[in-house]
Amino acid sequence: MNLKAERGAATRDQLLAIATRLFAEHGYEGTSIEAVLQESGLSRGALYHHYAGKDALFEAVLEATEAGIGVKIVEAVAGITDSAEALRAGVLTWIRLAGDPVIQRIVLIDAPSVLGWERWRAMEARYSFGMLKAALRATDAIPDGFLDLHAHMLLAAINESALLVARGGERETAEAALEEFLRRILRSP
Amino acid sequence: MNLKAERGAATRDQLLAIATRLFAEHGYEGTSIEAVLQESGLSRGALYHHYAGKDALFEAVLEATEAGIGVKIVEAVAGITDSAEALRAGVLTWIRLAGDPVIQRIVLIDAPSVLGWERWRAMEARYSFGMLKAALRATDAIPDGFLDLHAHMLLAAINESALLVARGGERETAEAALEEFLRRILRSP
DNA sequence: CGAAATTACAGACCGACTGTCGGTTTGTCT
DNA sequence: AGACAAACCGACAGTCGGTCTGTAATTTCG
Repeated sequence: MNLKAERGAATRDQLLAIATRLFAEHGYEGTSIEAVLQESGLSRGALYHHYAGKDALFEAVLEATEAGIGVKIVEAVAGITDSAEALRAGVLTWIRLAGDPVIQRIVLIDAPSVLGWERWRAMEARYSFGMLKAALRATDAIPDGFLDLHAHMLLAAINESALLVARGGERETAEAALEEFLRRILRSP
Repeated sequence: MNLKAERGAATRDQLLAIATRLFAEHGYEGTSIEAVLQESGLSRGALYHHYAGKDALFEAVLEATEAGIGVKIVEAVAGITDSAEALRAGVLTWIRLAGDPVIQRIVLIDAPSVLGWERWRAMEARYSFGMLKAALRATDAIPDGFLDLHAHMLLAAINESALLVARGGERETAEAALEEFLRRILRSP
C-alpha cells in the first residue's frame, strides 16, 4: 500500500492546486468542475472518487489555504514575548497576506456562502479566530465575559481592513488605522 | 400608460416578495428560478421581462431589504441629539433587526459573493455604511484621516455581532459587549 | 377612429453544469 | 495465483439559467 496511496495523494494534490487557482480566479460559481477536469487531464470519475462534490473540493481548498496562513502567522509571532506586540505582529502579517487574491476570494468572499455559516464558523475557529482569541486573552485587556465576542468583532474588523487593502486601498494608511483601532480596543478604562 | 404600468409593478412586487422569501430560506444557490416561477404562477418570459437574470433579481431583493433597514434605523435615531447616543441607538437597532433570517442570509451572507465585492461595496455605501460613517463623524472621536477605515472596521464588527446573535448567541451579552467595544473605539486618547 | 408601437406575458427550447453509475485497470495482500 | 480494493474512466440523467419566437392587450399618435 504505497504506490497506490502515493498516486492517490498526488492526484488529490493536483486537483487541489488547480481548483485553488480556478476558485481564486473565477470564484466558486464561476468555476466549473469541467474546467478543473480539463486542466488536470483527469476524468469526472476520478475527481468524484476523491472529493464528494464541488463543495467538498472547495472545503478542501479552503482548509489547505487556512492552514498555510496559520503557519505563516505563527512564524511571524514566534519569539515575540510581549503579548500586545505579538498580537500587533500577527494582525499585520495577516493583513499583508490578504493581498493574495487567493485569500481574498476564497477565504474572505466565497467561504461563508459556500460552506454555510455553521461550517464556516467551525473552520474559522480552528484557524484565524482561535489564534486571535488566544492572543487577545494573553493581553489581559478584555474581561473574560466579553473575550469571545470581542475576538469575533476584532477579527471581523481586521478582515474588513484586509479586504480594503486588497482592493486597492493604501496599505500604510490601513495599517496605521488598524493599529490605532487595536490600541483603542486594548486600552483598559 | 397606467393600467399596464400598474400591472407590471404589481408583478415585479410579487416576484420580489416571493424571491425574498426563497432566497432567505434556501440561499441564492439553493433557490431556483423555477421555484420562483412556480410559486408566482408566472412564466419564465414574464420574469425575464422584468429582471435581467437571477443575479439582477437578487440585487433588487437586496436593495429593497437594505432600504427597509435604512428606514427603520433612521426612525430609531430620530430625535436623539447626542451624537454618541444616536450612534449607540442606531447600532442596537441594527443588531436587533439582524435577528430576521431574511437579513442574515441575504444581506450578511450571500450578498458579497453574489454581487461581487465592488457592487456589494457600492450598495453598502448607500445604506448601512453611509449612515454609520456620518454618525461616527458626528461624534468627533475619530481623526479625519482614519474616519473611513474606522467606519468600515466598526461596521464589520457590528455585522459580526449581529450574525452571532442571529445564530443563537445571547442578545443581552452581545449587546453589552458591543456597547463596550463601541465605548473603547470612541474614547479619545 | 385605427394603425403602429410598446408592454406584459407565455412556453418551447438550448447549452452548460453537477452528480451518478456500471465498468475497467492496476496495485496489494495473502 | 487469486481475491480484493483503490484509482480511474466516460456515458448518461437530471436540473437549471437563459434565449427566442410568438401572442394578447394597451397605449400612442397620425
